[in-house]
Amino acid sequence: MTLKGPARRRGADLEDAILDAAWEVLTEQGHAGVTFEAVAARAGTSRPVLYRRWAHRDDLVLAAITRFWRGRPLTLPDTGNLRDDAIAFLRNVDAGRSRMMTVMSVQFMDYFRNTGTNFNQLRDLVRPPGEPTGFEKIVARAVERGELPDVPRSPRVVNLPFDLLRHDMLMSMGQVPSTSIMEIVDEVWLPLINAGSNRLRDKA
Amino acid sequence: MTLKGPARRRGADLEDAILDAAWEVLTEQGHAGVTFEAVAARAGTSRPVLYRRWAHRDDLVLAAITRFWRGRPLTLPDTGNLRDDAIAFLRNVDAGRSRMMTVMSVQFMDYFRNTGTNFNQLRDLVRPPGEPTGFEKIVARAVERGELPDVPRSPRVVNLPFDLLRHDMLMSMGQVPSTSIMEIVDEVWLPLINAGSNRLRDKA
DNA sequence: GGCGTTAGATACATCCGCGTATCTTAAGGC
DNA sequence: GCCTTAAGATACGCGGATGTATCTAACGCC
Repeated sequence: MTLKGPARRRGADLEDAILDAAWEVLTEQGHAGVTFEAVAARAGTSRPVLYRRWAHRDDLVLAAITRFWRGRPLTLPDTGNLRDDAIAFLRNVDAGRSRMMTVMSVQFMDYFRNTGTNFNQLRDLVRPPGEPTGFEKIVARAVERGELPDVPRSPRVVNLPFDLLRHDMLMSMGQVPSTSIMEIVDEVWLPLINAGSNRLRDKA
Repeated sequence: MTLKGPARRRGADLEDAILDAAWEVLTEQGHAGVTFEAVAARAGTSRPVLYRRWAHRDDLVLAAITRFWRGRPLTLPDTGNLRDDAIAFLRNVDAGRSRMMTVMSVQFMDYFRNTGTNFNQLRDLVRPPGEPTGFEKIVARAVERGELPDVPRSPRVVNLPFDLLRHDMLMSMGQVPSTSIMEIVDEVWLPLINAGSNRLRDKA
């Protein structure tokens, strides 16, 4: 009568399955929905199995976020021109991080309130300060190609597309339409970065 | 023996007191903390009084948000020139809304998820759609003064400073330094809006 | 000043998640 | 193939919130 063919999971297999379940619940139900009860049910296991690994609910949530984050590094395609580099990178960010952004803002609220820190500081923790950002690399490549003049640029201007995309993701609680990405690049960033170049060229 | 001096509240008085209590609980405990139980206790009344007014918890939350929002209209000073208009308005927004923005962004994610809405939709609910935004008014005034040419402009470009300020408020979980407001206006918005004007003037 | 309205105080059954304890049974190393 | 380990299924009491049902007493209007 053992038709069930149990195939009982153990160790890392089980843990990954639980964290995947937790991530699903987190994105579908929100932070409040991530109960030991719900995650255990979704993972097809029972609460004591979770309690043996994570003492508090937020430990479980943090583990799920970390696993997801590590599993999806952002890629920065090299298309050969500035505009396509920017659009492709923004699309990658949008596809890979939009759910994450909304989730993170929920998850870290208590952490922020308790420690007095904020998103900026958390981001600086995760990303070592020496490393250039995606758009800093994109601009550097454009300068190397001769597509942009080699002049100093304000970090705010260079990273503007990323900030605007992040803003739109937060405001819409999810992925951003492709038209918004185009607007950001074509209506805002390229005119701005070309205006800066022109102004400096005019001086020369 | 009626030493309590009850002064029992009714109607709008009571309702305002409840909504104030709900707002306090919302900012202190987050969306999950806004239970009928907690709000009734904070307002010094009892749950049935709340149930007589709002059937669902999110109705109560929305009412509290709306009340707070309406109670603090943004003022738009008229300084006589574009740059100072922009900076003064951003400072007003920063001072009047930064607390609310952080609360909304983070505390309300669960609300958004529950109601299937997002920040954009909530803003449209609270703000009547026909009315021009602050920066639309600022630009219109600059056009009237002859400071900017009367050309069509992308809403994204016009409202860019507001979006960037909102983004910075969200990322810093609070008020934004004055230098950031200057950057937004001087490094991003004015060059961009002048570049657009110049480009169109060049054609003429 | 009487009366309809409604605030405020219970009481209640119910549901849900928590955290722990206990027991079985499958998995996997030796 | 034995034996340690841990998965998985209960079960239990607890606490907190829900939604409703009464009942009283204060308010305010005519």
